[in-house]
Amino acid sequence: MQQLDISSYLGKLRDYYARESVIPSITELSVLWNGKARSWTHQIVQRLKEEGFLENAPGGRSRPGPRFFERTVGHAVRAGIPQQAADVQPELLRIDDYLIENPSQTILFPVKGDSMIDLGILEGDMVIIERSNSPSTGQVVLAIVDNEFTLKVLAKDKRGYYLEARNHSRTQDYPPIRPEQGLEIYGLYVGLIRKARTSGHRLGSNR
Amino acid sequence: MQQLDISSYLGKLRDYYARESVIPSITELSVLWNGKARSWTHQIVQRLKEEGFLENAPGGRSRPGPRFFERTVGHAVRAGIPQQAADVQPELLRIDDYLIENPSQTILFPVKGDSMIDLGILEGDMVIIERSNSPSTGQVVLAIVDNEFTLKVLAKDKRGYYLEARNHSRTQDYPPIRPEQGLEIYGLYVGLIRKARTSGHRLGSNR
DNA sequence: CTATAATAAGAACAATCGTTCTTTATATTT
DNA sequence: AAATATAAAGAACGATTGTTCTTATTATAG
Repeated sequence: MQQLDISSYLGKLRDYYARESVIPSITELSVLWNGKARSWTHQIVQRLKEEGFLENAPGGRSRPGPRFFERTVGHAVRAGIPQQAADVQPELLRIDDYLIENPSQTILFPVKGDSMIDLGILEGDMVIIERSNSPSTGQVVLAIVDNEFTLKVLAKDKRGYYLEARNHSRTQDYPPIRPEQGLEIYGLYVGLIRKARTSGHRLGSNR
Repeated sequence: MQQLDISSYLGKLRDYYARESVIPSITELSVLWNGKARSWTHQIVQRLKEEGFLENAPGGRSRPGPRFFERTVGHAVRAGIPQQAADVQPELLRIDDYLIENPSQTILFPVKGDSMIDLGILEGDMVIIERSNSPSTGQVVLAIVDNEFTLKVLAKDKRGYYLEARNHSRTQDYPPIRPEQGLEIYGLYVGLIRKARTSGHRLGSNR
Protein backbone atom coordinates (compact mmCIF):
# COMPACT_ATOMS: atom_id res chain seq x y z
CA MET A 1 0.00 0.00 0.00
CA GLN A 2 3.04 2.21 0.07
CA GLN A 3 3.64 4.82 -2.54
CA LEU A 4 6.58 4.48 -4.83
CA ASP A 5 9.16 7.07 -3.88
CA ILE A 6 9.23 8.77 -7.19
CA SER A 7 11.38 11.68 -6.09
CA SER A 8 14.70 9.90 -6.09
CA TYR A 9 14.08 8.64 -9.61
CA LEU A 10 12.96 12.09 -10.65
CA GLY A 11 16.02 13.69 -9.10
CA LYS A 12 18.41 11.53 -11.06
CA LEU A 13 16.45 12.11 -14.23
CA ARG A 14 16.49 15.85 -13.67
CA ASP A 15 20.23 15.82 -13.14
CA TYR A 16 20.67 13.75 -16.28
CA TYR A 17 18.55 16.15 -18.26
CA ALA A 18 20.46 19.15 -16.94
CA ARG A 19 23.65 17.44 -18.11
CA GLU A 20 22.48 16.10 -21.47
CA SER A 21 19.37 18.09 -22.34
CA VAL A 22 17.75 14.91 -23.52
CA ILE A 23 15.38 12.48 -21.87
CA PRO A 24 17.12 9.12 -22.06
CA SER A 25 15.63 5.95 -23.47
CA ILE A 26 14.09 3.36 -21.20
CA THR A 27 17.22 1.27 -21.48
CA GLU A 28 19.48 4.12 -20.48
CA LEU A 29 17.09 5.07 -17.71
CA SER A 30 17.18 1.59 -16.27
CA VAL A 31 20.95 1.95 -15.96
CA LEU A 32 20.68 5.43 -14.51
CA TRP A 33 18.24 4.10 -11.94
CA ASN A 34 20.65 1.51 -10.61
CA GLY A 35 20.00 -1.21 -13.14
CA LYS A 36 16.31 -1.88 -12.78
CA ALA A 37 14.60 -4.02 -15.37
CA ARG A 38 13.40 -2.23 -18.47
CA SER A 39 9.81 -3.20 -17.85
CA TRP A 40 9.89 -1.76 -14.37
CA THR A 41 11.61 1.37 -15.58
CA HIS A 42 8.85 1.68 -18.11
CA GLN A 43 6.28 1.59 -15.35
CA ILE A 44 7.99 4.31 -13.37
CA VAL A 45 8.10 6.45 -16.47
CA GLN A 46 4.37 5.94 -16.87
CA ARG A 47 3.84 7.28 -13.38
CA LEU A 48 6.05 10.25 -14.01
CA LYS A 49 3.84 10.97 -16.98
CA GLU A 50 0.68 10.61 -14.93
CA GLU A 51 2.00 13.16 -12.47
CA GLY A 52 3.03 15.62 -15.15
CA PHE A 53 6.78 15.35 -14.83
CA LEU A 54 7.11 13.81 -18.26
CA GLU A 55 4.91 13.73 -21.31
CA ASN A 56 4.74 11.93 -24.61
CA ALA A 57 6.64 13.38 -27.52
CA PRO A 58 6.34 12.45 -31.19
CA GLY A 59 7.93 9.16 -32.18
CA GLY A 60 7.14 7.37 -28.94
CA ARG A 61 9.64 9.46 -27.04
CA SER A 62 9.33 11.37 -23.84
CA ARG A 63 9.96 14.97 -23.03
CA PRO A 64 9.83 17.05 -19.88
CA GLY A 65 6.31 17.75 -18.73
CA PRO A 66 4.93 20.87 -17.11
CA ARG A 67 6.16 19.98 -13.64
CA PHE A 68 9.60 18.85 -14.72
CA PHE A 69 11.22 22.24 -14.17
CA GLU A 70 9.62 23.05 -10.87
CA ARG A 71 12.15 24.14 -8.29
CA THR A 72 11.58 24.19 -4.58
CA VAL A 73 11.64 27.51 -2.79
CA GLY A 74 13.10 27.63 0.70
CA HIS A 75 11.91 29.69 3.62
CA ALA A 76 13.76 32.10 5.82
CA VAL A 77 12.91 30.17 8.94
CA ARG A 78 14.18 26.70 9.34
CA ALA A 79 10.79 25.28 10.22
CA GLY A 80 11.41 22.42 7.87
CA ILE A 81 14.57 21.98 5.94
CA PRO A 82 13.51 21.37 2.36
CA GLN A 83 13.34 17.70 1.41
CA GLN A 84 13.44 16.74 5.04
CA ALA A 85 10.00 17.64 6.30
CA ALA A 86 7.62 15.70 4.11
CA ASP A 87 4.47 16.80 5.88
CA VAL A 88 4.36 20.32 4.49
CA GLN A 89 4.82 20.33 0.77
CA PRO A 90 7.28 22.94 -0.39
CA GLU A 91 6.50 25.89 -2.59
CA LEU A 92 7.43 25.26 -6.19
CA LEU A 93 8.48 27.69 -8.87
CA ARG A 94 9.31 27.48 -12.55
CA ILE A 95 12.04 29.95 -13.27
CA ASP A 96 11.12 30.50 -16.90
CA ASP A 97 7.49 31.14 -16.13
CA TYR A 98 8.42 33.30 -13.19
CA LEU A 99 10.56 35.61 -15.28
CA ILE A 100 9.04 35.66 -18.73
CA GLU A 101 5.50 36.58 -19.58
CA ASN A 102 5.65 37.15 -23.33
CA PRO A 103 8.29 34.85 -24.76
CA SER A 104 7.98 36.16 -28.29
CA GLN A 105 8.48 39.74 -27.12
CA THR A 106 11.39 38.99 -24.85
CA ILE A 107 15.13 38.79 -25.37
CA LEU A 108 18.11 38.34 -23.13
CA PHE A 109 20.91 40.83 -23.20
CA PRO A 110 24.36 40.63 -21.63
CA VAL A 111 25.30 43.59 -19.45
CA LYS A 112 28.55 45.41 -20.10
CA GLY A 113 30.02 47.97 -17.77
CA ASP A 114 28.97 49.14 -14.35
CA SER A 115 26.79 52.08 -15.21
CA MET A 116 23.75 50.56 -13.51
CA ILE A 117 25.46 49.18 -10.46
CA ASP A 118 23.26 51.09 -8.03
CA LEU A 119 20.31 49.01 -9.18
CA GLY A 120 22.24 45.82 -8.59
CA ILE A 121 22.85 45.28 -12.29
CA LEU A 122 26.41 44.09 -12.69
CA GLU A 123 28.70 43.40 -15.60
CA GLY A 124 28.13 39.87 -16.90
CA ASP A 125 24.52 39.71 -15.81
CA MET A 126 21.86 38.89 -18.36
CA VAL A 127 19.01 41.33 -18.38
CA ILE A 128 15.60 40.29 -19.57
CA ILE A 129 14.18 42.81 -21.99
CA GLU A 130 10.60 42.95 -23.13
CA ARG A 131 9.84 44.83 -26.31
CA SER A 132 7.69 47.84 -25.62
CA ASN A 133 6.79 51.05 -27.29
CA SER A 134 5.32 52.66 -24.23
CA PRO A 135 8.24 53.52 -22.01
CA SER A 136 7.81 55.47 -18.80
CA THR A 137 10.19 57.81 -17.07
CA GLY A 138 11.93 56.21 -14.17
CA GLN A 139 11.95 52.84 -15.87
CA VAL A 140 15.06 51.02 -16.95
CA VAL A 141 15.11 50.72 -20.72
CA LEU A 142 17.30 49.18 -23.38
CA ALA A 143 17.93 52.04 -25.77
CA ILE A 144 19.76 52.31 -29.04
CA VAL A 145 22.37 55.06 -29.04
CA ASP A 146 24.94 55.46 -31.80
CA ASN A 147 24.04 52.05 -33.20
CA GLU A 148 24.71 50.35 -29.90
CA PHE A 149 22.45 48.99 -27.23
CA THR A 150 22.69 50.58 -23.84
CA LEU A 151 20.81 50.00 -20.62
CA LYS A 152 19.81 53.18 -18.80
CA VAL A 153 17.04 54.86 -16.86
CA LEU A 154 14.62 56.87 -18.94
CA ALA A 155 14.21 60.41 -17.64
CA LYS A 156 12.63 63.64 -18.79
CA ASP A 157 12.95 67.34 -18.10
CA LYS A 158 11.91 70.53 -19.83
CA ARG A 159 14.45 69.83 -22.60
CA GLY A 160 12.88 66.43 -23.31
CA TYR A 161 13.70 62.79 -22.74
CA TYR A 162 17.19 61.61 -21.87
CA LEU A 163 19.00 58.63 -20.40
CA GLU A 164 20.55 58.41 -16.96
CA ALA A 165 23.10 56.00 -15.54
CA ARG A 166 22.85 54.71 -12.00
CA ASN A 167 26.31 54.71 -10.50
CA HIS A 168 26.60 57.24 -7.74
CA SER A 169 30.34 56.79 -7.33
CA ARG A 170 31.16 57.50 -10.95
CA THR A 171 28.62 60.09 -11.98
CA GLN A 172 31.21 62.00 -13.96
CA ASP A 173 31.97 58.93 -16.10
CA TYR A 174 28.33 58.47 -17.05
CA PRO A 175 26.79 61.81 -17.92
CA PRO A 176 23.19 61.94 -19.11
CA ILE A 177 22.69 60.97 -22.72
CA ARG A 178 20.70 63.26 -24.96
CA PRO A 179 20.68 61.93 -28.54
CA GLU A 180 20.19 64.47 -31.28
CA GLN A 181 17.59 62.74 -33.39
CA GLY A 182 15.31 61.45 -30.65
CA LEU A 183 15.52 58.44 -28.42
CA GLU A 184 15.11 54.98 -29.81
CA ILE A 185 13.91 52.59 -27.17
CA TYR A 186 14.16 48.87 -27.83
CA GLY A 187 12.38 47.58 -24.76
CA LEU A 188 11.92 47.52 -21.03
CA TYR A 189 14.04 45.89 -18.38
CA VAL A 190 11.79 43.37 -16.69
CA GLY A 191 14.24 41.11 -14.93
CA LEU A 192 17.71 39.78 -14.56
CA ILE A 193 19.56 36.52 -14.24
CA ARG A 194 23.06 36.07 -12.92
CA LYS A 195 25.43 33.16 -12.84
CA ALA A 196 27.76 33.59 -9.90
CA ARG A 197 31.41 33.47 -10.83
CA THR A 198 32.93 30.70 -8.75
CA SER A 199 35.61 32.42 -6.72
CA GLY A 200 37.34 31.77 -3.45
CA HIS A 201 40.06 29.26 -2.78
CA ARG A 202 38.85 25.97 -1.45
CA LEU A 203 39.77 25.27 2.12
CA GLY A 204 37.46 23.11 4.14
CA SER A 205 36.93 20.38 1.62
CA ASN A 206 35.54 17.33 3.32
CA ARG A 207 35.77 14.38 1.06
CA MET B 1 30.40 23.88 -55.91
CA GLN B 2 27.49 25.56 -54.22
CA GLN B 3 26.87 25.24 -50.56
CA LEU B 4 23.78 23.50 -49.32
CA ASP B 5 21.34 26.06 -48.02
CA ILE B 6 21.21 24.76 -44.54
CA SER B 7 19.22 27.63 -43.13
CA SER B 8 15.82 26.58 -44.41
CA TYR B 9 16.28 23.13 -42.92
CA LEU B 10 17.49 24.67 -39.70
CA GLY B 11 14.54 27.01 -39.59
CA LYS B 12 12.03 24.21 -39.79
CA LEU B 13 13.93 22.23 -37.20
CA ARG B 14 13.97 25.20 -34.86
CA ASP B 15 10.26 25.66 -35.26
CA TYR B 16 9.72 21.99 -34.57
CA TYR B 17 11.88 22.16 -31.49
CA ALA B 18 10.05 25.24 -30.23
CA ARG B 19 6.82 23.29 -30.59
CA GLU B 20 7.90 19.91 -29.26
CA SER B 21 11.09 20.55 -27.25
CA VAL B 22 12.54 17.44 -28.79
CA ILE B 23 14.86 16.90 -31.73
CA PRO B 24 12.99 14.52 -34.03
CA SER B 25 14.35 11.27 -35.39
CA ILE B 26 15.83 11.08 -38.87
CA THR B 27 12.60 9.58 -40.16
CA GLU B 28 10.48 12.34 -38.73
CA LEU B 29 12.95 14.91 -39.94
CA SER B 30 12.77 13.59 -43.47
CA VAL B 31 9.03 14.21 -43.39
CA LEU B 32 9.46 17.62 -41.81
CA TRP B 33 11.88 18.51 -44.58
CA ASN B 34 9.40 17.83 -47.35
CA GLY B 35 9.90 14.11 -47.62
CA LYS B 36 13.56 13.77 -48.39
CA ALA B 37 15.14 10.36 -48.22
CA ARG B 38 16.35 9.26 -44.82
CA SER B 39 19.91 8.91 -46.01
CA TRP B 40 19.95 12.44 -47.32
CA THR B 41 18.32 13.74 -44.18
CA HIS B 42 21.04 11.99 -42.27
CA GLN B 43 23.68 13.84 -44.25
CA ILE B 44 22.11 17.20 -43.59
CA VAL B 45 22.00 16.39 -39.91
CA GLN B 46 25.70 15.60 -40.08
CA ARG B 47 26.37 19.03 -41.47
CA LEU B 48 24.25 20.69 -38.84
CA LYS B 49 26.43 18.91 -36.33
CA GLU B 50 29.63 20.00 -38.04
CA GLU B 51 28.48 23.58 -37.84
CA GLY B 52 27.48 23.37 -34.21
CA PHE B 53 23.72 23.60 -34.58
CA LEU B 54 23.24 20.06 -33.35
CA GLU B 55 25.37 17.68 -31.38
CA ASN B 56 25.40 14.03 -30.45
CA ALA B 57 23.54 12.96 -27.38
CA PRO B 58 23.73 9.63 -25.58
CA GLY B 59 21.99 6.73 -27.28
CA GLY B 60 22.77 7.88 -30.80
CA ARG B 61 20.37 10.76 -30.49
CA SER B 62 20.81 14.40 -31.30
CA ARG B 63 20.34 17.49 -29.24
CA PRO B 64 20.60 21.22 -29.84
CA GLY B 65 24.19 22.38 -30.16
CA PRO B 66 25.76 25.64 -29.04
CA ARG B 67 24.59 27.58 -32.07
CA PHE B 68 21.08 26.20 -32.12
CA PHE B 69 19.62 29.03 -30.08
CA GLU B 70 21.57 31.79 -31.75
CA ARG B 71 19.62 34.60 -33.17
CA THR B 72 20.82 38.10 -33.81
CA VAL B 73 19.03 40.85 -32.01
CA GLY B 74 19.37 42.92 -35.15
CA HIS B 75 16.97 40.58 -36.84
CA ALA B 76 14.15 41.62 -34.65
CA VAL B 77 14.91 45.28 -35.03
CA ARG B 78 14.50 47.01 -38.30
CA ALA B 79 17.43 46.92 -40.65
CA GLY B 80 20.41 49.05 -39.89
CA ILE B 81 20.86 48.03 -36.31
CA PRO B 82 24.12 46.20 -35.85
CA GLN B 83 23.67 42.55 -35.09
CA GLN B 84 26.45 43.05 -32.58
CA ALA B 85 25.58 40.57 -29.91
CA ALA B 86 24.19 37.28 -31.09
CA ASP B 87 21.56 36.75 -28.51
CA VAL B 88 19.29 33.98 -27.59
CA GLN B 89 15.57 33.87 -27.64
CA PRO B 90 14.21 32.79 -24.32
CA GLU B 91 11.36 30.94 -25.95
CA LEU B 92 13.97 28.49 -27.15
CA LEU B 93 16.61 28.63 -24.48
CA ARG B 94 15.38 27.60 -21.12
CA ILE B 95 16.78 30.02 -18.58
CA ASP B 96 16.51 27.11 -16.26
CA ASP B 97 19.12 25.25 -18.27
CA TYR B 98 21.43 28.22 -18.16
CA LEU B 99 21.30 28.60 -14.41
CA ILE B 100 20.86 25.18 -12.90
CA GLU B 101 23.39 22.40 -13.18
CA ASN B 102 22.32 19.97 -10.49
CA PRO B 103 18.58 20.26 -10.12
CA SER B 104 18.30 17.70 -7.37
CA GLN B 105 20.77 19.65 -5.24
CA THR B 106 19.38 23.08 -5.95
CA ILE B 107 16.77 25.24 -4.27
CA LEU B 108 15.64 28.80 -4.66
CA PHE B 109 15.72 31.20 -1.80
CA PRO B 110 14.12 34.64 -1.44
CA VAL B 111 16.49 37.35 -0.25
CA LYS B 112 15.56 39.47 2.75
CA GLY B 113 17.42 42.58 3.76
CA ASP B 114 20.24 44.47 2.13
CA SER B 115 23.23 42.88 3.80
CA MET B 116 24.68 41.69 0.49
CA ILE B 117 23.95 44.75 -1.56
CA ASP B 118 27.57 45.29 -2.55
CA LEU B 119 27.41 42.07 -4.53
CA GLY B 120 24.30 43.23 -6.31
CA ILE B 121 22.04 40.98 -4.26
CA LEU B 122 18.93 42.94 -3.39
CA GLU B 123 15.91 42.35 -1.23
CA GLY B 124 13.29 40.42 -3.18
CA ASP B 125 15.78 38.66 -5.40
CA MET B 126 15.74 34.90 -5.59
CA VAL B 127 19.13 33.34 -5.04
CA ILE B 128 19.95 29.94 -6.42
CA ILE B 129 21.54 27.73 -3.82
CA GLU B 130 23.32 24.47 -4.50
CA ARG B 131 23.83 22.06 -1.65
CA SER B 132 27.49 21.61 -0.93
CA ASN B 133 29.68 20.31 1.83
CA SER B 134 32.85 21.87 0.52
CA PRO B 135 32.54 25.58 1.11
CA SER B 136 35.44 27.91 0.39
CA THR B 137 36.32 31.18 2.00
CA GLY B 138 35.35 34.13 -0.09
CA GLN B 139 32.31 32.33 -1.42
CA VAL B 140 28.76 33.37 -0.74
CA VAL B 141 27.02 30.72 1.30
CA LEU B 142 23.59 30.08 2.70
CA ALA B 143 24.23 29.38 6.36
CA ILE B 144 21.99 28.38 9.22
CA VAL B 145 22.29 30.67 12.23
CA ASP B 146 19.88 30.50 15.14
CA ASN B 147 17.53 28.30 13.17
CA GLU B 148 17.30 30.83 10.39
CA PHE B 149 18.81 30.88 6.95
CA THR B 150 21.13 33.72 6.16
CA LEU B 151 23.15 34.60 3.08
CA LYS B 152 26.67 35.77 3.82
CA VAL B 153 30.28 35.53 2.71
CA LEU B 154 32.28 32.75 4.31
CA ALA B 155 35.52 34.03 5.84
CA LYS B 156 38.24 32.74 8.09
CA ASP B 157 40.88 34.13 10.42
CA LYS B 158 42.99 32.79 13.24
CA ARG B 159 39.88 32.43 15.41
CA GLY B 160 38.20 30.25 12.81
CA TYR B 161 35.40 30.54 10.27
CA TYR B 162 32.86 33.34 10.39
CA LEU B 163 30.29 35.08 8.22
CA GLU B 164 30.62 38.52 6.68
CA ALA B 165 27.99 40.83 5.22
CA ARG B 166 28.68 42.89 2.13
CA ASN B 167 27.23 46.34 2.69
CA HIS B 168 29.95 48.93 2.97
CA SER B 169 27.57 51.71 3.92
CA ARG B 170 26.08 49.86 6.88
CA THR B 171 28.98 47.87 8.28
CA GLN B 172 27.91 48.63 11.84
CA ASP B 173 24.49 47.08 11.24
CA TYR B 174 25.98 43.84 9.98
CA PRO B 175 28.85 42.77 12.20
CA PRO B 176 30.61 39.48 11.49
CA ILE B 177 28.77 36.42 12.74
CA ARG B 178 30.63 33.89 14.83
CA PRO B 179 28.31 31.11 15.97
CA GLU B 180 29.24 29.33 19.17
CA GLN B 181 28.74 25.74 18.14
CA GLY B 182 30.31 25.85 14.71
CA LEU B 183 28.99 27.00 11.38
CA GLU B 184 26.26 25.12 9.65
CA ILE B 185 26.41 25.69 5.91
CA TYR B 186 23.44 24.69 3.81
CA GLY B 187 24.82 25.41 0.38
CA LEU B 188 26.56 27.70 -2.05
CA TYR B 189 25.22 30.72 -3.87
CA VAL B 190 25.49 29.88 -7.56
CA GLY B 191 23.19 32.39 -9.18
CA LEU B 192 20.35 34.82 -8.92
CA ILE B 193 17.11 35.76 -10.60
CA ARG B 194 15.29 39.03 -10.25
CA LYS B 195 11.94 40.27 -11.33
CA ALA B 196 12.08 44.01 -11.79
CA ARG B 197 9.46 45.89 -9.86
CA THR B 198 7.52 47.84 -12.44
CA SER B 199 7.93 51.44 -11.38
CA GLY B 200 7.79 54.79 -13.10
CA HIS B 201 4.69 56.66 -14.10
CA ARG B 202 3.76 56.28 -17.69
CA LEU B 203 4.19 59.43 -19.72
CA GLY B 204 5.09 59.13 -23.34
CA SER B 205 2.70 56.44 -24.35
CA ASN B 206 2.63 56.20 -28.11
CA ARG B 207 -0.21 53.98 -29.10
C1' DC C 1 0.68 -16.96 9.28
C1' DT C 2 -1.66 -15.74 5.41
C1' DA C 3 -3.28 -12.71 1.96
C1' DT C 4 -2.26 -9.13 -0.85
C1' DA C 5 -0.29 -5.33 -2.81
C1' DA C 6 4.06 -3.28 -4.33
C1' DT C 7 8.44 -3.95 -6.40
C1' DA C 8 11.00 -5.98 -9.38
C1' DA C 9 12.95 -9.37 -13.17
C1' DG C 10 12.90 -11.74 -17.67
C1' DA C 11 11.58 -12.85 -22.17
C1' DA C 12 9.70 -11.77 -26.47
C1' DC C 13 7.32 -8.45 -30.08
C1' DA C 14 7.13 -5.67 -34.11
C1' DA C 15 8.58 -1.14 -35.14
C1' DT C 16 11.79 2.20 -35.53
C1' DC C 17 16.38 3.76 -34.89
C1' DG C 18 20.90 5.60 -37.01
C1' DT C 19 23.99 4.29 -40.41
C1' DT C 20 26.16 2.81 -44.71
C1' DC C 21 26.40 1.56 -49.43
C1' DT C 22 25.14 2.04 -54.20
C1' DT C 23 22.66 4.35 -57.72
C1' DT C 24 20.17 8.19 -59.98
C1' DA C 25 18.99 12.98 -60.96
C1' DT C 26 20.07 17.84 -61.19
C1' DA C 27 22.85 21.77 -61.51
C1' DT C 28 27.15 24.13 -62.29
C1' DT C 29 31.42 24.73 -64.33
C1' DT C 30 34.82 24.05 -67.87
C1' DA D 1 29.03 18.99 -74.82
C1' DA D 2 31.64 16.92 -71.40
C1' DA D 3 33.09 16.77 -66.76
C1' DT D 4 32.04 17.16 -62.19
C1' DA D 5 30.33 18.41 -57.99
C1' DT D 6 25.95 18.60 -55.43
C1' DA D 7 21.41 16.97 -54.19
C1' DA D 8 18.57 13.26 -53.65
C1' DA D 9 16.72 8.48 -53.66
C1' DG D 10 16.56 3.55 -52.44
C1' DA D 11 17.68 -0.55 -50.23
C1' DA D 12 19.48 -3.09 -46.61
C1' DC D 13 22.06 -3.75 -41.85
C1' DG D 14 22.11 -4.92 -37.13
C1' DA D 15 20.97 -2.50 -32.89
C1' DT D 16 17.87 -0.37 -30.01
C1' DT D 17 13.36 1.36 -29.29
C1' DG D 18 8.83 1.23 -26.42
C1' DT D 19 5.66 -2.06 -25.02
C1' DT D 20 3.35 -6.15 -23.13
C1' DC D 21 2.92 -10.43 -20.90
C1' DT D 22 4.24 -13.68 -17.44
C1' DT D 23 6.68 -14.81 -13.38
C1' DA D 24 9.38 -14.04 -9.15
C1' DT D 25 10.58 -11.49 -4.93
C1' DT D 26 9.69 -8.62 -1.29
C1' DA D 27 7.13 -5.98 2.05
C1' DT D 28 3.03 -4.74 4.50
C1' DA D 29 -1.62 -5.50 6.59
C1' DG D 30 -4.95 -8.22 8.79
